[in-house]
Amino acid sequence: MTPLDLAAAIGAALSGAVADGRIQLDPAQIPDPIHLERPKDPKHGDWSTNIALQLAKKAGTNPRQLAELIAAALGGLDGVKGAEVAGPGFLNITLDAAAAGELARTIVEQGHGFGRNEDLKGQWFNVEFVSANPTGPIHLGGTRWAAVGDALSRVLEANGARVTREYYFNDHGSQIDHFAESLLAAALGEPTPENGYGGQYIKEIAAKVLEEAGPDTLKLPRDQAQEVFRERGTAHMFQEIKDSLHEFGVDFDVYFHEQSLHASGAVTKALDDLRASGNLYEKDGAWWLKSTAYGDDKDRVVIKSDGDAAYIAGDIAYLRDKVSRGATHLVYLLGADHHGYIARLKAAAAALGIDPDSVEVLIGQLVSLLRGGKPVRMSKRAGTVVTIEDLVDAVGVDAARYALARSSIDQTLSIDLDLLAKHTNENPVFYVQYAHARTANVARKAQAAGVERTGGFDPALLTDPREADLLGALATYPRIVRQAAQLREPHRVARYLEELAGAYHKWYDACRVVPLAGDPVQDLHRTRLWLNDAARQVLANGLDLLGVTAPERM
RNA sequence: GCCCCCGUAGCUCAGGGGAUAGAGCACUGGUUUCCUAAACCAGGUGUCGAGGGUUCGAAUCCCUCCGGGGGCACCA
Repeated sequence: MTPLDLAAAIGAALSGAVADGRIQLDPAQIPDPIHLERPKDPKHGDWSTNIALQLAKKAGTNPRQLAELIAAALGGLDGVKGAEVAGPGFLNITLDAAAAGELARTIVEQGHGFGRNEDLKGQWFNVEFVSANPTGPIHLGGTRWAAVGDALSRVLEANGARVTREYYFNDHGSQIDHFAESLLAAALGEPTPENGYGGQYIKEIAAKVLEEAGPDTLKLPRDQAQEVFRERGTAHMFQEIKDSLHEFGVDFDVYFHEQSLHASGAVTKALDDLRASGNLYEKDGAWWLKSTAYGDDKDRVVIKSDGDAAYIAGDIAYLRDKVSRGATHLVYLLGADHHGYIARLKAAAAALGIDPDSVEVLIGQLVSLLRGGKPVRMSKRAGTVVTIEDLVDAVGVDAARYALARSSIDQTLSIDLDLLAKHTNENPVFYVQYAHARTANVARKAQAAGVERTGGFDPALLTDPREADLLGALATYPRIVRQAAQLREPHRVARYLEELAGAYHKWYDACRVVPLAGDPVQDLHRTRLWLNDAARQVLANGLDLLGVTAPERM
């Protein structure tokens, strides 16, 4: 009897009561599935629901009566030990140990598939994240989106969605020109130009370009030399970014170059079509998108008066490109400094005839940096930028990804470098990983002691309160996977894992899998091994959704 | 002026209308002849920023205000 079975039974009880007229209710108002939760207080049973409180008014009855009606229907069910009405109309349900323990077998048998579902089958998510300008290494903020975006992608996939992870290189426009100027200046030993980029990496890339292209490059006319540095320099920067993301365990399916949209004529075509459909107009020598017609607070320039395409022109063509490749959901992870972008992006989609609701912009708050408890201003000029490599060097990939993915993106995140560099267990990732390593160790010891899963699985033996808690935590996992996808909040997986790890550690302390020396191996030990392995499976499944390794030993 | 996010324990943060608001860290004490002590057990702290409203019930939803952060380009 899983919580889902129980929810279905409650739903059936309500439908039955509607069918034979005991309550008056539109069947569509019965939620599916019925929401069940693990009560904090064990006195309130294994599972609890407030469904009677929610539906009583609509059903023209009072909550306690409605709860009693459901309780009566559940009472006779196989696996249900008791159903009690409490307080204003809560329904508290207690399961037989055997019925609850059956879950351990289910999890072990389903393995990697446990918790996964097909809710989003047929939906194709294009998830664009990081997309940092290729003018420098990825900084702390971009690293957060790398961790969160990849976790979100994994969560969506676990719900049956098809996902394309996408990185948009803004390799067109003035920022890249400044980048090229900066490289050339560095090669010539000149100071960093105004609006340019400084820092050691500029010198390194400039040196590489010079080595490849030869010293004669510097004798070329300035604009030609700059072109060499632009082309070769951005290529190096792309590679560095891809490499550092790969080191971080994030590999994009598509690295998209803005330049390609201009080169292929896609931008021109999109703008022509918008002009033809009456969505563009000319004013002050520039061309404007009538984005106010689609909810934006002002119209946007798409072709500047100097004839160059504005940034949004690329975005417009890019939206269309994503849709043409099959995506049904266009998800963007952007930093809070881009929030003004939502309205214009949706307006652009609408003008193109793309459903604006398919454009989902997730705005994440910025990462602030502390050192020894004091705020640090990150500044490229001052050389205090913290890059993805700096973070990985300081704490390792697992701790970095976990720390960045465990908070809601609505929350500004403070990272204290000194604290993380200490390698203490202040980072909860160790708590979760240690739980997994323990399960692996228990399995090894069990095997050595002759405890095997084959034969002797008797869930009725799982009577310790710690076993009920652990089973309850395990049973929650599929709902967390759903919720994380629906709300686009992968951090819920991390928080769940911390709870599960806690339940496992407590169980481990109270319930031995391996018999004490001299004691015989009994069915209790065999059955607990199933539970141990179930916990191991769910810890591994959850860590996988976060892109964090599940170590066998620590 | 307008828009977005936040305000919960000493710190970092969870809590998508429910029962006594939680975790980790930090602090104090305890637990190992036996599956990993990166663990477990015990000890305690909250005007959930403030004030109104909706509700049987609000940290959660709505409004106002206060405080902090981030935006509001013919930059990308």
